[in-house]
Amino acid sequence: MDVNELIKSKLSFLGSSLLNDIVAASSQLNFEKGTELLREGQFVKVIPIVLTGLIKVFSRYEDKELLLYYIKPSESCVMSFSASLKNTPSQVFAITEEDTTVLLLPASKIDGWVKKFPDFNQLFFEQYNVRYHELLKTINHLLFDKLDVRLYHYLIEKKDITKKNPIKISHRQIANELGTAREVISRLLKKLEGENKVKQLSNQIKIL
Amino acid sequence: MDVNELIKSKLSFLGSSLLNDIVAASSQLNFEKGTELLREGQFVKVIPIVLTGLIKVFSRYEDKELLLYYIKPSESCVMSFSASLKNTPSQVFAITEEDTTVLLLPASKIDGWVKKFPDFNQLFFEQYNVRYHELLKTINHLLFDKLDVRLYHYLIEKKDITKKNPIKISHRQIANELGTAREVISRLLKKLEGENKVKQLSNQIKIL
DNA sequence: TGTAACTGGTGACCATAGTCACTGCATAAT
DNA sequence: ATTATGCAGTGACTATGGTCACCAGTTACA
Repeated sequence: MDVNELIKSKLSFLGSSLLNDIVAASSQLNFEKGTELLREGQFVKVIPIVLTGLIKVFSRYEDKELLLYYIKPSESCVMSFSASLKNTPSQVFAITEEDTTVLLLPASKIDGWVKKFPDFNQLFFEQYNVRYHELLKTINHLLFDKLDVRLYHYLIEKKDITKKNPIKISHRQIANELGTAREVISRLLKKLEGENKVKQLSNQIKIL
Repeated sequence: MDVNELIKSKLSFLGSSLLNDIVAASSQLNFEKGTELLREGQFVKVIPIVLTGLIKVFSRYEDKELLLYYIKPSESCVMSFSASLKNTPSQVFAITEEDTTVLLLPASKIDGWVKKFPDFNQLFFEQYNVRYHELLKTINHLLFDKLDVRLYHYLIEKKDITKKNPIKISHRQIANELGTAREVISRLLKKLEGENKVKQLSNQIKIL
């Protein structure tokens, strides 16, 4: 598909007049799977909107990580709003989980667009809202759930978001994204297998 | 102080033209300390801005709670944005931590004000931003810190936010706000006392 | 073909924190 | 004055999950 077509189909909710402005002023970028897009402490001067692919956003402290959420096509990254609005450094990390195409809106233009197209704000509010709720959900899981439940939810979310059922992922990576240790994941996957909730194939995990 | 004076002094950053509109359309309400303002699942049709006092926002599951953040004077509650924007129910609880005066903006007027005064948006973005970062901070504490560290940070924040140093609070309430059990807090406070970080008086805790 | 690197599995051990049962103490209610 | 209620302190126990050490199978590659 032509890039502009892609943009317009993914972002049609913005209205064609604004879309034309955006397409004219913005650039598209492709990133391979596994590209680090954002480091903690980095400053951001663009606002990205994902066109295709998937971006993973996570927190990190020393060598412990925690998956915060995914940015899916036609979504954006609120960290970049806050970072570009207030010019404060990012507090999270972002990495492409699949090959990903991103539309980059120059932060400097946003103000004008918002004034010209007040509905453009809706996009940002919605994104903040989505992320705020995801963080709330994460907090509740962290606080109220045991690891086996968190692991199970994690796997189901992974299945839903990648649309693949036998999921190809190593115990080590799961451990990283849940902020725990590999051995613990091995143990708990055995437990879930015993409860007939998942089945482990070679290097793959099937959710039942 | 006259109420309108109070509003204008607390919200001067909004500009006098918008402020006059707001004062004309909004109502003020006083709540006693300990009033429950928002239940999980409740719908919200107003956007509150705190004028004086303090509101505590927390998450709850069964009988376990977790303090999420405080809403201080001239701040607002993003849950109410999202709830009134999308008309979705609240996912958190709110309670007044002190006697509190709140300015209630009717959600129905917001759209018009935003169009008329685009800078009004800044307020909302900033609030989202503040809360987003507080949630991130909470997540990091939950995941990366042991309870004694969380407790100590909690006490320091409490001190800063209430401006009182011997803090008057029961072990039980601390336990609730940190999502743990009273006995654990008793134990850890002893530990912090041993480390000369706090001192327990009768029903009060002094941060050293 | 042999070695290195990565994968998962497991038993032992430990630290953190959640639970239970009970104590003593102060304050409030009757 | 007596009782009830709420608060804090403590020892014993448990469960969850993090750590360590080590094994074995697979894949990559040199």
